[in-house]
Amino acid sequence: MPKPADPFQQIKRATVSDAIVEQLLQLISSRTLKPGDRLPSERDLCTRFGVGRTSVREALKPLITMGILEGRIGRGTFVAAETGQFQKPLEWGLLLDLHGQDDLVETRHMLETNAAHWAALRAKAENLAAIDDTIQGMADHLQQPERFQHYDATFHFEIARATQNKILFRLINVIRGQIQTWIGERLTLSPDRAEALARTSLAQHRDILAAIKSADAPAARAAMDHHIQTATQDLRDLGKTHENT
Amino acid sequence: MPKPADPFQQIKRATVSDAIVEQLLQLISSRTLKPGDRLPSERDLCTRFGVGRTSVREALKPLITMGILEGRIGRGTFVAAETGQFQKPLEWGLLLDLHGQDDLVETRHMLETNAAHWAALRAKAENLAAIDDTIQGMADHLQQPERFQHYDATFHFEIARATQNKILFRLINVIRGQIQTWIGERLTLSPDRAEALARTSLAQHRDILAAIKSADAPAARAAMDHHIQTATQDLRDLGKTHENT
DNA sequence: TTGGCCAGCTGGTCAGACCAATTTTAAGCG
DNA sequence: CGCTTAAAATTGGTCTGACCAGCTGGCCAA
Repeated sequence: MPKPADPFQQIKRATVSDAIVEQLLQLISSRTLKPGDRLPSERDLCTRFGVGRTSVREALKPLITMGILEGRIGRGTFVAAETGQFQKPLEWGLLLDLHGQDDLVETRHMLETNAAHWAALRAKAENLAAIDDTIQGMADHLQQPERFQHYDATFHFEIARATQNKILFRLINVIRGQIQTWIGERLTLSPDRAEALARTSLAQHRDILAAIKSADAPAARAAMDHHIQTATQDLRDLGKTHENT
Repeated sequence: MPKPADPFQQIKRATVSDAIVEQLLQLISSRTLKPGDRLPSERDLCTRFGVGRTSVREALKPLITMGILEGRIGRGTFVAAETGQFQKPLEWGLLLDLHGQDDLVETRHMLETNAAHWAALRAKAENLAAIDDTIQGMADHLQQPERFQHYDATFHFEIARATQNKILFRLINVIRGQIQTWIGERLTLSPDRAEALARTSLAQHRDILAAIKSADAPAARAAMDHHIQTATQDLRDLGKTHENT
């Protein structure tokens, strides 16, 4: 890292497309463009910015790739919903330095236990209600792995939200998005054992929620720790069982 | 989240540029293209892929934006070094939901304390040597804030690397990159107190390294916790002092 | 009313041209 | 021959105009 603090500023060779990106980001961050809104057509933007369509498209492309915008042929370009943003960057990062799931699982464990901690300290009534709903959903679909898995994911999603820390929320979402595929694969390998695992999982989720409701941060952290440890182990065992068949 | 597990698969509309992106990523992850390598010119890629230049450029653009590739006029497109990748996505994420530094500082605290924990358990000799160097650098430049800050950053950088967890390493880097600007601002506000802060900081860094060297994970975590807590508080105080002037 | 057709939007792709940096080559001079 | 310097070639960045592929909405006929 030979970067001995040189006093020379980096020359900013203003690229047209980058300038457009900057403007668009500012419009979105200032809520002038809200999620779901439709942008002017590319050809309109050309005249408004006074640039060629190439530049407009090269500005939109990265935003689309990262999930901030969404292009739909025949309809227009839209500001994407906040959920599931920035999946691609992380996805690519994982692909580039491939050491897969171990680092991922470990990082997830770290993020989620801390999330439980802060959720216990900061969860608002609406957060608790949302988490309650997901638990109800899990209880109602113990025998439908796909649905159960969906409510399971939402449970952790809502806990992350309850931390009121948007950065942590975003990190947890991208990490979990990556890990989700793996979870699905393992569960469908042994559908017969899915319900038993679901029951265990549900009980642990209830423990976590109880700790959060009583604002007991260490208990919440411990409950989440226990949950993720056993869940991860169970999923790994499922894989091994299947391999030996 | 009304997504009741419908059996209908999402239609995957293959975009030409996305297909190119996939190929390029695979080439990079398989080390066929190593950092520093030069890609064929855009016009070459057109003929090789059998597509128009527009598609090639729209494939390259997101990769360039994320810092995976680097385009230099008149020279070509190169695979970027791994350091400092994926800065833009996080940068934009922060800009989009702007709730500034509190979430950032909190998340950094969480990531770095855990990094200290794992570094204590997993640091190799080369990691320890690298960290030693940064401490030496700090000691040699107590009165040169910019240089000191550089070695300070590298210290945390090397600790993150010592965790052997690439995901955590990446997360810490992007978060710290964001927080760096703020640190610089605060320090230059009161240059007279910078050296005193530097001495305190250096002592704490030595404590952290000692704990890591003795493989005492809890101690390393505690030392890092103490360091970040006081450092953050000091920087905040600097800001307040300046405001009251 | 209903179904299908068609014109007109949109984003996605292509081709060719020009501009601005940079490198490479070649000319010119000592 | 060696050095400087100017021209040519190469490359990424931008513009233009065109065409394709989905979507929308209205018109018309059954």
